[in-house]
Amino acid sequence: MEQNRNISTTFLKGLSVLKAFDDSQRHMTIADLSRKTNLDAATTRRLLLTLVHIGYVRKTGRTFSLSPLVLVLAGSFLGANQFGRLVQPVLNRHAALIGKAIVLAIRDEERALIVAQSTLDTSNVSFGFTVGSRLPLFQTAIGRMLLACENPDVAAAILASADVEKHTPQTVVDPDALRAIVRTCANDMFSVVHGEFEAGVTGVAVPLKAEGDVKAVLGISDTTAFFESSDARQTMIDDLRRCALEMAHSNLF
Amino acid sequence: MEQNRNISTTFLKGLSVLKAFDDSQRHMTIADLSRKTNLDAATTRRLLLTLVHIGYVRKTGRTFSLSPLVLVLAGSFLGANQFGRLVQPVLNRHAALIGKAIVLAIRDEERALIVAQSTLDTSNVSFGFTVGSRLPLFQTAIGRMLLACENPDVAAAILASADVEKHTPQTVVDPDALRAIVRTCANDMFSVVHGEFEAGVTGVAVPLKAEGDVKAVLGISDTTAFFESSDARQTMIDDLRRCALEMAHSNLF
DNA sequence: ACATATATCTCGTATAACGCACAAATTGGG
DNA sequence: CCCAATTTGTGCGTTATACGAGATATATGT
Repeated sequence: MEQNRNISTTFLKGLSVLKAFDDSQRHMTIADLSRKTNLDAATTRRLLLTLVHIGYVRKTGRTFSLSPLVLVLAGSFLGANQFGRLVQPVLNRHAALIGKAIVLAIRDEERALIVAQSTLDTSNVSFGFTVGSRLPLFQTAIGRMLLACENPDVAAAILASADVEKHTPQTVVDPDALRAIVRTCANDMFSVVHGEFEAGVTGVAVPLKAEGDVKAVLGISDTTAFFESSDARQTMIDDLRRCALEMAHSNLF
Repeated sequence: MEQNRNISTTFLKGLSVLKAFDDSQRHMTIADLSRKTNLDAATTRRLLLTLVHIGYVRKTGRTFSLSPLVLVLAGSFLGANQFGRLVQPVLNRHAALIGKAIVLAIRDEERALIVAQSTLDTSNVSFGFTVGSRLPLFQTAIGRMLLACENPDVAAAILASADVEKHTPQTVVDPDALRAIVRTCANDMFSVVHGEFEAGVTGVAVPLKAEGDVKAVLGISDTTAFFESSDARQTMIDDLRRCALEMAHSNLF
């Protein structure tokens, strides 16, 4: 086993256990996690107990679940970057201007992860997507925009490995067609998807000009009816782009 | 070194490196982190490179900083628990009722970490504290309430080890006095602090009935003038308690 | 009740993490 | 510009530690 001496395999395994917790199941047994991480049960157990020991994971009976304490890891990032001061207000202000909830998402493996969201009582409460939601990459506007932001080869690899689920009758499942769509998104620098994830719901997304390696996008959704006129669509895209531009100055991403 | 065979020291060290990033410095060198974690520079370097390898940390030149990707760890928790559906709306609704921004905080070592916040355009934007902010435990209402929620011995240990900073002329620094105050908070099940962290600002906090081991509190702040009348104060406390009660049903904490 | 799956524990072994020590590189002050 | 001081990278021998197999105990389910 040729192994890079500069990388700690045990640490990697531990983090993979921590990341194995996701929305699919809140409570998992050692056996569950062992399967999910492809680690020996004994190893999984040791790493889990370690996580319990520092409080990131809690053990209730024979199942393990994430403790709210994991939020401190994110808190370090949010606090250090003054997320609440640099990102949230911008999101809120632009959301107020266009009267729609705006979400900020990054890619986590094969999902789009919403990491921030404008919160205004004015906007009729969004479409059930909130911070922490993991949306599919292929059937949503933000997902496709995220794909379009990646290196073509990376995007291709993801597209090749992932299984495309047919959420609605309109869902595009043909890999070639999807590839073409993503290419178009990359060219247009925006993405519009009509009811391929939830029927009757349209999403719009634009990329965030990123300095770093982590790509991020902004998105909104509303009924497909709302986006019918290409004028409305263009207005939304322009607004999102202004928001993105403003946010880029804080270059956190 | 007698070591628990069920706990992975390497994993612990790795996590301590990840947690060593906080708001004090965004960018840190190997030497910085090595000092902060009391680990050998070589070890620190290996663990850092591991973190870079999976993208949680980015290396720019000779300094390391957190990547937005760490948000996925929190995302797992938020998503799995439907935080956005169960917590945020409750927070927002009650904030609208009382016309003040409400924050939700947990304890992270010797700080109070704000993990959620109501966001309403109506409430004049809070006092600069946002999600990710780490406030001191001893000089803030939420901090003292968090201390009061802990086992007395835990609280005592924290109080003994921490250095109490005199932020304002009114800051209580005497350990005995602080101990007494925390005891009172524990009895009253609420905490009010007048201008001990920022002059002229008063904070109010109540505990969240927690099933689990992680304690959480709700808090609001406004000018000291606003809380002058004990009527106003009591109203706020009652409102916060209702919010806490409602939130307890989701028993995430 | 049995059969299957899961969890826990012990322990010998291999190896991966460790930290020293040296070299190379970078920094900062005069 | 140079020199001292600090920091970073690398090699390597040592040892502690993570590992997984196997045995036991516990739980689950039919």
